[in-house]
Amino acid sequence: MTQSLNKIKKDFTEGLSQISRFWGFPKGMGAIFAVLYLSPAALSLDEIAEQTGLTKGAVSTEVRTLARMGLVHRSSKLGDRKDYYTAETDFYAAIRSILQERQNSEFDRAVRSVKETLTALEENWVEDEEWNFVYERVKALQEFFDAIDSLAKAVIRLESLGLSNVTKILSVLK
Amino acid sequence: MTQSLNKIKKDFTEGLSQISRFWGFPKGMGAIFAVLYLSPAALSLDEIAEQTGLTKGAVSTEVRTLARMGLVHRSSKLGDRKDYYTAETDFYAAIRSILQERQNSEFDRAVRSVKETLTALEENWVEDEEWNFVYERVKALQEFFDAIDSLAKAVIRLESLGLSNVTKILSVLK
DNA sequence: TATTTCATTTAGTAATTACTAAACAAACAT
DNA sequence: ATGTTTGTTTAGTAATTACTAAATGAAATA
Repeated sequence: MTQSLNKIKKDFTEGLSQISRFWGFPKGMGAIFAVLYLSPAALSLDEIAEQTGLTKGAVSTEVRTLARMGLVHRSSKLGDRKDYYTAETDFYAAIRSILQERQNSEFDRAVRSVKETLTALEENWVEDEEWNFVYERVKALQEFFDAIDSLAKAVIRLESLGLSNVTKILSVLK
Repeated sequence: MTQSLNKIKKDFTEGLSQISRFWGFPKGMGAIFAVLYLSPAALSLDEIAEQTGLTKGAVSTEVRTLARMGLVHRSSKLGDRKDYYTAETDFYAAIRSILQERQNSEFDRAVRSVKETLTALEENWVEDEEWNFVYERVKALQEFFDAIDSLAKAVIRLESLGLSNVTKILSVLK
């Protein structure tokens, strides 16, 4: 069975779309990244729109959030007022970038609310079995989030979470 | 400012709901977990429904997927035909469980499709600059997924991703 | 200044996802 | 059996999210 390169590219794009959806991102986002990732040349908004089947408007907004995540980069050629986009190929860099993005996100706000619960509890202390129970539980959760947080921060600090680092981690976890 | 324990619990539940949403889960799921997590006693479906404001039907289905993820546990008291649910308090165990769940998930299917793209490319080899380019890129992505995968598998194998392991990892990444 | 060429925003629609209410099924008690 | 008490499924609705088409804005050129 022989397939054209275009068909293969399309399947690949499909696959990335699903992965994108799985992580809670719009599937269009995965498609955009896939198209850029497989393109040797930087692409303009319209080219991306054409190749993904999305509207220019949709591509405009989604490519922006991709850029914020560090998964694509915007560039411009002189004497040409279109913007051009390329895919980040260093995925480890992308992960760091995403983690960083999440620092100031809705997620962090929510995590902070757990800490607030904790102080609210302390300010309303009562000698009470239920109080104790709730306090211990909330505290445990907060500590867990802290552990996650320091892990994330450590990853952010790495210049490269290259294969070498991954294998290092694996050996520790052995 | 003094607040009742109930108000505090409610705020906490709210917070977990948002975290749940952030990770792409229904917010009701976070609420259910929160209620169970703060309850000293195991709760029945109806009790959960009442405390979260959801319907019994909704709780029934969501609590089931929570159980599949290992975040809650179902138990039953003899002489009582209700089911009772408790929250998993070992979050590291829960993480492992979730990772395991994901192994056979939609995500894995999608990741496999990347591998398939690769073999499709190999079966359709042409001496061609574009072919080469696409091949290299897809291969790089596939290797990245493999790295992630082995990390996940390593975590699954751990009996406990306790603080000690986390600090170990942190020291390696230093 | 008017025109062209692009990107962004907006207002509305389509598609998806979370949820409800009610029917159903299973297990038990009488 | 018959009625109760529970959990599950289903069919439909509400809410959310992804997207489109068209208007707007901005920057450059003529």
